Amino acid sequence: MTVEMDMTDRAQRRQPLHKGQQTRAAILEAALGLASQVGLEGLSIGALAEVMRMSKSGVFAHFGSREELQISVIREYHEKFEEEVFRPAVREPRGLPRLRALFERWIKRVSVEVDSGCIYISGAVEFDDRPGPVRDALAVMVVAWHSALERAIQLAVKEGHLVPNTDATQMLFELHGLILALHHDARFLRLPGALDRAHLAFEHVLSHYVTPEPARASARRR
Amino acid sequence: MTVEMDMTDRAQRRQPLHKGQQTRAAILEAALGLASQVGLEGLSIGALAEVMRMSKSGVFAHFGSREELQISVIREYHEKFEEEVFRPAVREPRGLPRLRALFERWIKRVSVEVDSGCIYISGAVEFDDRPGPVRDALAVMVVAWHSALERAIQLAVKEGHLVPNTDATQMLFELHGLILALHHDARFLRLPGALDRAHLAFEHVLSHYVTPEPARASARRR
DNA sequence: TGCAAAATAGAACGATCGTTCGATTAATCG
DNA sequence: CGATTAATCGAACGATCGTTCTATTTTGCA
Repeated sequence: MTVEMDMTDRAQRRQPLHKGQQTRAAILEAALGLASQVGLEGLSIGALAEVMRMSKSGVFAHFGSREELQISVIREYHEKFEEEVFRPAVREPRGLPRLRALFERWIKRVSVEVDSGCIYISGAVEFDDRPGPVRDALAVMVVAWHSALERAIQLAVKEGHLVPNTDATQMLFELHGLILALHHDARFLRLPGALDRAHLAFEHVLSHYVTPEPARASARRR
Repeated sequence: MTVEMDMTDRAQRRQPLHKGQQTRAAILEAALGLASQVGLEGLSIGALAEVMRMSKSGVFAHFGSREELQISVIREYHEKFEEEVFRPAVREPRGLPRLRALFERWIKRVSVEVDSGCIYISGAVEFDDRPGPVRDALAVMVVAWHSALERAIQLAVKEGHLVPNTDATQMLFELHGLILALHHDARFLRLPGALDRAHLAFEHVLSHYVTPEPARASARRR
């Protein structure tokens, strides 16, 4: 089987680049899809091996423990999330446009994507009463994403797009709630209008914080 | 919000009222607390038997299957939820006061109560990709609760407390989101300020829909 | 090409799961 | 009280779980 590994991978990991690395990546991909359906707790090595058409021990050897597998899945999801929602949105001009892009992509990711089932959301519920390394890893990723959003909000304040006394944490709380409600209505209740409701709710939240058009002209440019 | 049991229960099962009924209730109580921690999927008969200091088969006999146990737990939670948040709030005068009471109690229930861990929320995540009778039972309870809230909103419109063109479903979506965000921040991230944020967010959502004070005087009283 | 190392397979382990069954204890009622 | 029925137990089942071990195959490099 012809296998061209990409340059970046070859560069960051030192020499070895043994074949295992790429089957590990394939396993992780499958694990991500599987965890999206049955949750991180429902993810089993046996089922994963069956999907990969490998032996349990073959899969197991790549991670050393189930916990490590779960944590690897979380990290994998984080990278995908970063690449698909954060990085494209951050190319938008800072302020309101970037904030809009951020949430537009977040909304899409949570509701419509095929492989969806947000691990941040399901994981938060699964591990809210279960201390340990998995919960810790999950929490780290979630607060990293939240602080990225908070920074985007603060940037929009600095740009004069949002009122100066905006409480970024509070605004994030309200926007996050809308994502969770979307996830609930679209994925659990399967309500068809959920996506539109999320968009409308986003505008409602925004209207609490945006500076009125006349005032925005006189806002200081950084 | 319907599903009144109690009388009906005693009526449909003929006379017996044997002792089993009350240990069954005790088991259900324990199961509810256990499921609040580990989720409906994490709930196991073995663990439940250990808590009850009974044999597995002794516990099992009361339900006949794990699925039936899970469904019973859902119904039990529903009754408790109805009794602790819905019924007291519905004694408030209809309109804004009742709506406030409804959410005040909901917020408390989700964040601070000792045995908490809302089964509606965790269950929705656990079963969003898992069809079957458990998911169905859960969905029935959730939409029952949501429509009760929606009716309360519509009543507030009729009372003139909310603007006539209020989209009750949309407003519920936004209020529900705030509950979910509270659950996330308080239970998973353990953020101390989450409760205050929820209250503030509630006021923000409300401000989109309340009729301004001067206009309210001329609103028709039913 | 040949050899060392890495990757995978296969079998087995103890544990726990839901469930079944027959025996035994406890509760109900005539 | 005695008889009947309900409630509970204890053991066992097959399945699946994560994990460990030892072969065996596959790969990468000299």
